[in-house]
Amino acid sequence: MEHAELAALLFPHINKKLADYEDIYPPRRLPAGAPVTRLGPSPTGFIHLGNLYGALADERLAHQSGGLFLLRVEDTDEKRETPGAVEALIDALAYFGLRFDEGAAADGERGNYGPYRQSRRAELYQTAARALTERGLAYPCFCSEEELREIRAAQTAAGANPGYYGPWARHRSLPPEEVKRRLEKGEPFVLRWRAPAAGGEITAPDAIRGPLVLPANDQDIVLLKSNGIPTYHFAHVVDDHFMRVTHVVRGEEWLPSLPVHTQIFAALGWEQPVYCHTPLLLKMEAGGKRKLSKRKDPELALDFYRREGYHPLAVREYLMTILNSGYEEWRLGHPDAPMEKFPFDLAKIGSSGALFDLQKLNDISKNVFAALPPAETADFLRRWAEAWRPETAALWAADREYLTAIAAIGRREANPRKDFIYGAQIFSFISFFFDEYFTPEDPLPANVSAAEAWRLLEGYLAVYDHAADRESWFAGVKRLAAVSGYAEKPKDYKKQPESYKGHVGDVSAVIRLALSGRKNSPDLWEIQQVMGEERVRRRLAAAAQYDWPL
RNA sequence: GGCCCGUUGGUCAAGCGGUUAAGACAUCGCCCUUUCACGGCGGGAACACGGGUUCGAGUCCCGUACGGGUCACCA
Repeated sequence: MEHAELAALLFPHINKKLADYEDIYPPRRLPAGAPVTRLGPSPTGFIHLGNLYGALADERLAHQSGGLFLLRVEDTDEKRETPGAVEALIDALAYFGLRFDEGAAADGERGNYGPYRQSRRAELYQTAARALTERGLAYPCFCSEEELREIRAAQTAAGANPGYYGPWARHRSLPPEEVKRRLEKGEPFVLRWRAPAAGGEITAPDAIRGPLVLPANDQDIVLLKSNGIPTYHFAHVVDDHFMRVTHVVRGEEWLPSLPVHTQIFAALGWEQPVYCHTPLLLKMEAGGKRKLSKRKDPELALDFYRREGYHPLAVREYLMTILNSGYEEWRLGHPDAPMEKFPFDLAKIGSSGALFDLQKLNDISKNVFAALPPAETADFLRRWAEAWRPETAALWAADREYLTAIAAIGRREANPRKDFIYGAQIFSFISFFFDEYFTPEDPLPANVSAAEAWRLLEGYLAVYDHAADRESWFAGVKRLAAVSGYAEKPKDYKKQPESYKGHVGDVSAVIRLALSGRKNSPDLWEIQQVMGEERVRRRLAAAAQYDWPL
């Protein structure tokens, strides 16, 4: 048998049969209809927001129905791999709350369908490759890069489609003797798929887009690279079969190669998984046009959200709103329910690309922090600072109670403040609470001179009662305003501006400036309570020396 | 260029042949108010275009335009 001979020549070291692997990786014992999904990132050191987007769908799909979610590292391209990328990948996915049941992990691997790094599954792929070769469905190709370029040039000149196919596939029918000769010379080769002649179409079900009808593939795509490691196409088919994956969630950039995958699945007699081709995440470009996502956009890297200090929940929540229409409405009706309670539905994934909207993320982020218990917010901020603002970490970590109290300001009532968005923003928002970062930033009101400000503060200091409740404290401020020539109510001032120097708002503005350095801040009384009497008095007194900003 | 996917307000989106075409974010105005924030009320703002099918089309079909993807020993 000619093909068998060739297969033996190409893969002399392979002695398992493909059928053996059916026993090694038996069908999973899961409840009927329980999905098995997988995330297959390649460790390039760059983790795309889209990775998380798809992973969220995988995760929900599996865990919502008693299925299983696994992590498979697709490291078949050693050129693109960067050191430590696998660890960084696992770490980042964990940070954003992805729970894998099986696969690559920080401490090795978990599960019986491994190894979970494609670089360690060479024997399996080659066994499958040998099986295809034995049946004449794959053949070695010795074309060099140079030759491939020639073919391409000729195709361009002839107005033909580029690629290795049909009559352009030079090594498709190399005489056996020549194959043998080249092999003996040690010539490197890739293993190519022997595609059927052009024509016809394939159909594949897609859980997001409905049935797809695409032209059948006629390209002799590469199955195994010259180093014996498979290309994505081949690894996908072999792995998703033997890992018993039922649903493949991937970006729509894979749509054009679906016919290739369908052919190989069919040739091996394996059942195809259900495909879920998600829309691409897009990005707004300067001219108001749409533009594809690129490495140029910082917000595309998952790292960006970590570095800026977005809460992982906020990022997941946001991605969920663009992943499944109806999520936002559901959230409105269930403000406190965990995301896992939402009935995730593949059919509710839109098929058009979504522009990433940072403002929307920010809004969601505010709500997440508004709902988070202050102690958790404080801990989150501390951890963030340790990782990304080490120079400030000690300060934040020094007094957990203080940070918690700061995080609680305005957040105990029914309508909590929503002004915490992400770590970096929160840091500058609350920095004035710490003496090390306090500095007068804003000028006095236009109608208040520095001397007048000090007179007011002196008066305030004299009557300040730290134990007073909010009501009586503010009554005191009003009294101070009145005796200093300011209207107790802004409305009075508006009615007869000539009778007053200003109104109570000006007086509180001066106090606010002395305490926070800013003209805007959360509630003054709360700030004072959190800062403590000593710090309050110290700041008020220090204001005598201020060189107020103009 | 070939093949493929897509197209409802500025953005995300409901909508499945008959709706005053939801909702959210953003934006603008008003109210609340010692600042900010929160909250409340209200406004502006959309079915890419052209042909069909139909009593009737955002919804179905065909073209066109536009946007995107893909044509590697990358995934």
